[in-house]
Amino acid sequence: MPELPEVEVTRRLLAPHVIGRVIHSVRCGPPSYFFLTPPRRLAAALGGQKIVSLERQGKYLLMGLGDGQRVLLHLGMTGQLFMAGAVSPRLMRVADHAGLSGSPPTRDRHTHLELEFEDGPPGLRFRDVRKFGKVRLLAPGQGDPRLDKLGVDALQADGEQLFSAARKRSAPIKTLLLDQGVLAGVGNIYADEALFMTGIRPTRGARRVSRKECLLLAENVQRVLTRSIETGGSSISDFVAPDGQDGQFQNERQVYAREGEACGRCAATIVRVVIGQRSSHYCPRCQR
DNA sequence: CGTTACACCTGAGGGC
DNA sequence: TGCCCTCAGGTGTAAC
Repeated sequence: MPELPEVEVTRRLLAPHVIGRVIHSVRCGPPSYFFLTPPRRLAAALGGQKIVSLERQGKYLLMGLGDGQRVLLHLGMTGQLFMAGAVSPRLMRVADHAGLSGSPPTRDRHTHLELEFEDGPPGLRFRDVRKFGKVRLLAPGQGDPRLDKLGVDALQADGEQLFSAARKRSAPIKTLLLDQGVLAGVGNIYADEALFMTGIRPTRGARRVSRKECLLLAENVQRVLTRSIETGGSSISDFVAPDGQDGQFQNERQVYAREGEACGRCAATIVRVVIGQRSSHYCPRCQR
């Protein structure tokens, strides 16, 4: 579900609600694919800690704790981080399922992490239906191979650097954009949208993209991500911002999940192809 | 090293 | 209604 804009919107909305607060109690779901650090160890380490920072690297969030430990978080495809009790029609549905409204509360099997604070509600919740999300505790000074592999943050996409990466690749340009080691934060929606804005067909081999096009592409990656952050991200199926508001960027999509619809620029029919096992959408007339 | 297929997990929606 | 299929915003790993 979440790409860089959704993660950044989550970070910005969450930060004022959690930074400076002290964790009073922790409830974790059972051990699963989701927990890189075993839940019992995680719960023990978080209790009594103050949250001092919340940063983003690509699609990862890093929560800094008072004693120098950090919590690495990834939302995967269906992860939702939010303050308990946030209100919106959409979140009410989540809350109903999650047992966060009404009484007595029924435990939601998809909420894997619940933090309560010493100064009272609202607590922080991490819900993730598919469990592709991740949580890992990092000791003070400890790094993580996932973070080490990340390329430049996509909000700082650099055209020259993109071009030099593209020269070495025979894979489609779309695959290059999705490579987190090249540009950290771009996912399926924004790769398609940036390629549309630049007039490049996602299937084109990366090494057939000119320097000039790479410069433009990097600019458009920044532009589309920035615009999406401004509109609160994309809420296509289940992204809910921590304040309970839906993002609005899905209303500005030009190609993603618009197969069969008319291109907004030339009225040709948007097509869908599969690249690297991911759906890709483009306008066959505007994109070459 | 680069590329590709597949696995991980759950739910929604379409066709019959 | 039930069943079976495909699809979903991601990423780690194995094999060529």
